[in-house]
Amino acid sequence: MAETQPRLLADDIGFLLSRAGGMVLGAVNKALVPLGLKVRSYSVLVLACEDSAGVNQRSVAATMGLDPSQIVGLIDELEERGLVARTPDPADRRNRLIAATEEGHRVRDEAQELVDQAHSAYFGDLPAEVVAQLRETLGRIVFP
Amino acid sequence: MAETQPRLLADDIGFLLSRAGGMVLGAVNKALVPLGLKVRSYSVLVLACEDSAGVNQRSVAATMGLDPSQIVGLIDELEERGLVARTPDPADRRNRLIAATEEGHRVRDEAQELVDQAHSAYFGDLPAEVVAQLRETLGRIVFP
DNA sequence: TATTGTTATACTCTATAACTATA
DNA sequence: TATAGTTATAGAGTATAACAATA
Repeated sequence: MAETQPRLLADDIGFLLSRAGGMVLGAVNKALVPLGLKVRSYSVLVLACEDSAGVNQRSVAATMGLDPSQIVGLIDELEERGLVARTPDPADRRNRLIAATEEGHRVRDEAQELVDQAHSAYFGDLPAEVVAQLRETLGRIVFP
Repeated sequence: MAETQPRLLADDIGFLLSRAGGMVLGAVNKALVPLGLKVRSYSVLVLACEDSAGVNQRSVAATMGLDPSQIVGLIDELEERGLVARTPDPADRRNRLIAATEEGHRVRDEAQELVDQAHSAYFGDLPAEVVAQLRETLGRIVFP
């Protein structure tokens, strides 16, 4: 029951997780500045690239853990830049399918390089198997 | 070089880390509502409990990754509730040492129980060694 | 001159509710 | 009536600069 005794903040796994998440988020945001993207808009772009038929905004919001209302502005911005397109879903006209344009795919590839560079500052010194284990554990937490 | 090829957002370790951090942060914030605390104020309280001589606000800010100006309000609140006290540092009167009161220690103990309960929803299903490995890896990222 | 704590302010992000169009 | 997308808005959090007191 070590967890129920007084514990240093530096040993608190929730603190460590939030702090590490915030550090990486901030670093990736900085890395994406040259492309005029942030983690949020980059994430939407990546999801739009994953399905050529397009994803609806509700599922984007769910994956990112945001309210659907927050997705609207992100897509507006990407659409104005010609990186994604909203197309009405013929099967259900309430849906609007978000798909990446060719330019969107190009920008996404560039962005991922910048993201990977930023990641390497945090994960680059860790053994590959430790990073793999970290990814797997986080995956189980985020998508149980 | 798998990291430089198109990758699903769900496999992006930075995304997973930020997302998991946000999830746990939100859950712990909710868990602390009954005590009138948030993760931020709880973290300050924990740090104030760690050193009976008191910690200065600069080091609190550094540990939490915040600007010192953001610490002021957190401590104001804890001080008004009688959970911590600001005492001038005799050795350097620019410093104000933040130490927890007896009541502060009591509240901290209660709070940690709530925090641990919230954590168990995310980490409770993982094998103990996986959690230990996660804590160690995150520690290396946060405090390199 | 440099550092600690503080205040002020502008900016971004977040949460919530309400509206429209479709089903 | 229920759902997808949208708009509006108030509140919380963030970043930055400036200031007084002390070193």
